[in-house]
Amino acid sequence: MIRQQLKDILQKLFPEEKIVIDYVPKEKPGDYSTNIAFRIAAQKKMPPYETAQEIASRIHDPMIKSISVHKPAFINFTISNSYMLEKVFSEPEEIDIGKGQKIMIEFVSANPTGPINIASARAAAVGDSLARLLKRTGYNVVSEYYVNDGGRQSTLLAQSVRQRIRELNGKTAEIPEGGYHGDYIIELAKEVKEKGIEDIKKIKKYAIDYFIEEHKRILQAFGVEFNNWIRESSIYEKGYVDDVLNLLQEKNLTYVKDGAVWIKTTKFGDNEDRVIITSDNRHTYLLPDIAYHLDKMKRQHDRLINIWGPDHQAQIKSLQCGITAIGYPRDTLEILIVQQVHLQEAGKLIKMSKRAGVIKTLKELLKHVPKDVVRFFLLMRSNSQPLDFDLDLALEQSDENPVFYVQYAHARIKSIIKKAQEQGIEYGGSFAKNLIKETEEIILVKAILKFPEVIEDAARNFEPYMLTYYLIELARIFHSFYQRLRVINEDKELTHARLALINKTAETIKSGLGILGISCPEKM
RNA sequence: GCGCCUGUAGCUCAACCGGAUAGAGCGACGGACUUCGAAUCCGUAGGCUGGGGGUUCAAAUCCCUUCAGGCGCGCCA
Repeated sequence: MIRQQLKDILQKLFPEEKIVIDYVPKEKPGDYSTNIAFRIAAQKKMPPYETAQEIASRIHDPMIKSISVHKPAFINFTISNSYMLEKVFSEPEEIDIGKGQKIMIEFVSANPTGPINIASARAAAVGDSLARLLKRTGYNVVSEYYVNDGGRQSTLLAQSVRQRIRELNGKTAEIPEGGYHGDYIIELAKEVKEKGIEDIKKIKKYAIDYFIEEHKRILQAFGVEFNNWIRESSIYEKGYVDDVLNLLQEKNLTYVKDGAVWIKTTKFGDNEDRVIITSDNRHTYLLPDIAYHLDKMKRQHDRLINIWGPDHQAQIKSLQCGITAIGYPRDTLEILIVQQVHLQEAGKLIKMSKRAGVIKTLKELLKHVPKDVVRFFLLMRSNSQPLDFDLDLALEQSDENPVFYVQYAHARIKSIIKKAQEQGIEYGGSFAKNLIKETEEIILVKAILKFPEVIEDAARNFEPYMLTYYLIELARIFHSFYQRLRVINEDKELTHARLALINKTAETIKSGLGILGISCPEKM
């Protein structure tokens, strides 16, 4: 990466300093810039501009065509075209920021009590892309889905199903307080009734298995597959819940109050202590959750990432304090909050509520909108940003839809290459790189070279949307190039060079879309 | 009351650890297909970055304050 190379050069001059390399704003001379002169000038109480000039005069490298100093004290680097061309046509470089670290990313983990909703779909898109992104940047990635099959929710589910069976038998259904009302429960009840299952425990097991299978199927259709599906019950079976409890007691980190057992999370920075065993002797979610993370850590992961919805925000601290309490470093676990999704149709918001039974599920959405479009749309915002999913725009198969815009650029390139081949134009192998010198060509070259840098930024920030934005930009640059310059032209050598350039563009788009989990058709 | 997120062009959003004249898309207006895919491109208009203070050579970005919206805050998960 050019950015990294510049960084290294400056780092040698200023070993103590943190080097920052920025892109130069449009219309400004140069490609990259650094603010190092500001810092040095401030430290040595020297005039900034002169300091910048002095520093600039000390930098020499073959890849740098020229260095200029601007206004307060920016140092701008212009990279030589020949260097960029050499670079852009060489093998794509490996990016290794993970250094083989084993990282687990847990996401979706929707309760097996109903279909996957659109909020979870966003988590699925983000988590899956993040997994691909981290793999690409040198991490050893494991993806995991945690199935909450313990707890009270699953009992309520079983009871709700049983009531629906009563209803099917001509009696009135009395859905329990906090139970599940959705129509999907009726479908499930029909199945359970047909199988003649009556025992409540068996209904529960059947219902949970039913939803797990359902989730697996629908996520697969969405292009998301997990390495592991871990059930809460398996954590109990391994005895980890008891282990955690014992460990906490040994460390004197629990106490009894009002008949309940509390964990002293305040010792680790929580706002208040938390209950882990209720006065009627049930575990709260926190205890098995800590145990589950103990399990994750026992499996030798260097880092853990969880992707949660905003409604779980309050639990972050408790869980982090909890795993600190059992002796793991605090920064082992990072929890990313992915904000909610609002479904929009004809400018109107559609409210989602599981309880009321009017859910917009991923399954329903995929019936109307292609997988690629759904994924792309869900990856267009930073995690912390709430997202409006515009159904009308998503259904639009034309100019407004950014997915097609990007895919179209790729298809267009493939079409040109095909055309060239039909005309018997050979390309591949060596060619005169220096024929590429038009403004639009160079802009395209720079955009392609930026790709690994974007990958790095996206991976470091855990933000796949950065890549989404980049791909739109790259497509735009290509379309613009296409409009101005002909790839297939009278000049055989130039045609050869341009074919190689657009082919590189297509490879980059394909690679980027691949990380987003979006297909990249050759024709559309 | 407390915690987290958000407030940028008419709309939806960018702006990487604080950097240069705050950028795109949509919408509006005006142009470009005898030629490699017009699902495209080019141009014009549109901004006191919610308000007010502060820190800094430099603030949309950091701090304080205020206003507005969203989501949480259980011996539920």
